[in-house]
Parts: sequence; C-alpha cells; structure tokens
Amino acid sequence: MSRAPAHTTAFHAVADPTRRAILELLRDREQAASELTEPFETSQSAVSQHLAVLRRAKLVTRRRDGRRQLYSVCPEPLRAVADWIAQFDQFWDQKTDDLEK
Amino acid sequence: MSRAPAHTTAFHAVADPTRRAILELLRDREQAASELTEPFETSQSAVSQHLAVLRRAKLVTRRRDGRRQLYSVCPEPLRAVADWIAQFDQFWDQKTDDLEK
DNA sequence: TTGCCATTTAAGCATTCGCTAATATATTTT
DNA sequence: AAAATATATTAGCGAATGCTTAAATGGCAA
Repeated sequence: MSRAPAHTTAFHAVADPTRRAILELLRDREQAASELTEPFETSQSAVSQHLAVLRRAKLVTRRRDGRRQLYSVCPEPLRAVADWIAQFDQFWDQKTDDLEK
Repeated sequence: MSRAPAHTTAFHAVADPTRRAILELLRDREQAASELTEPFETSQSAVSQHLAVLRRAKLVTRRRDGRRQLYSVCPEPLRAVADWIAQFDQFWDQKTDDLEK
C-alpha cells in the first residue's frame, strides 16, 4: 500500500482548530471564501491557505460563481479518521461489557 | 468554555502517523516503552517524546513495573474527535437519503 | 480598455515539530 | 557501592506550520 503524504491526510487537516471551524461553517451550507473569512480574526489570505489545505485533503470542493469561489464540505475523507477511531470502540464500551458479565 | 491548548488535544496527537501506530500497538495490550520502540526505525528518545505527547493528550497512561514503564491506551479523548466527525454523518448518508425519497 | 472585486499565490518570518545525540533519573543487579 | 538497564529529559537542528504583507490572477463593470 502506498501512503498518502501526511500533509494531505484528513488527520492532518482537522488537527487545526481554524480548519475545523471552517468545516463546521460549511456544514450548514455552501459558502464563499469571503464569507468564510468573516468569523475569524485572521486575514482573508490565511483562510484561503487553510482552504487550500482542506482542498488537498479533499475535504472541500469549490465551484466558481462569478468572481466568487463557493466552497462546500466533502466529508468523505473523515470516514478514514472515524474508521481508525472505531477500532478503539471496544475500550470505552469495556465498562458496559464488564457490567453485563 | 475554556479551550484546551491545541497541542494537548486528541486532534493534534493523532495527526502524527507514528503516534497513531503507537496507539494501535497499545490497542492489543499494555506494552513497555522499549517494546513500543522496536517496530519503528526511529530512536528510543523519539518514541519517548511521542509517548509524552500522547500522555499530555491523556490518550495513554503508564504504570511502573520495575525499571520499565508499561503504557496502556486510554481512548476516551478520541471520543471528542469521533463526536466532532459525527456532525458530518448526514452528509455521507445523503446519497442513501436521496435514494429513499 | 481601465478599473474594481474576489481570491489565490508568493515571500518572508516566528513558532512549532519530529528528530538525533547527549545527559539525567530511576530501578535492578552484581 | 558500582555497573547495567530502562526510560525521560535537554539542547540543538532542519523542516514544516500558520501567519502577514504584497503581488499576481480571474471575472465583472464602467
């Protein structure tokens, strides 16, 4: 199996709190880059760079609308993270399991 | 709500592939730091530093056994990650939902 | 075309990261 | 006690990260 470069993985992308907040905003609806900038205290450029990271991780897609770029969330790669975490499920269910015995 | 420093969060801890591999090893059983070093090509020191990160994120606990430190996984903080991801569930179920209509 | 708007890209910088090498600490063995 | 073992900690380094400012790009409007 060939490994994806670490910096393109969902694990890496969601490690940053600003990027997580961006994904949360996009959860509600498709949104333009400028709209995504407003909630943050950082520059529009910084947000654009975060969007580029999310795009490399395939967590967002964009489409053009006139001079705006509309971003939408694309959570499929999060499944890899969820699946990875799922392998630890038995652990936090252990208490329940123990009670049942 | 007070925010935990980013570098103590599970999000940050699991962003690194070596740390994920360590957690996977610990999934099977409690393991000493030296055992955890073997599978990797890196130094004992590097692994020890990764274990410190995992410890700060409360993803592992350790107990002493003679001169060894036995580490066990403690996946509870992963729940925060899983819960965060869960808010996107509707999206990848969308296809299914659309079919049902 | 010229200029404006929306966004990206590039350059530079301080900080953080993951690593190695060396040293320190704790425990057991001799 | 001294030596050996197991681990942690420190210092330093190159690379990556997230940011700002400035310049480039693409689309629209006058």
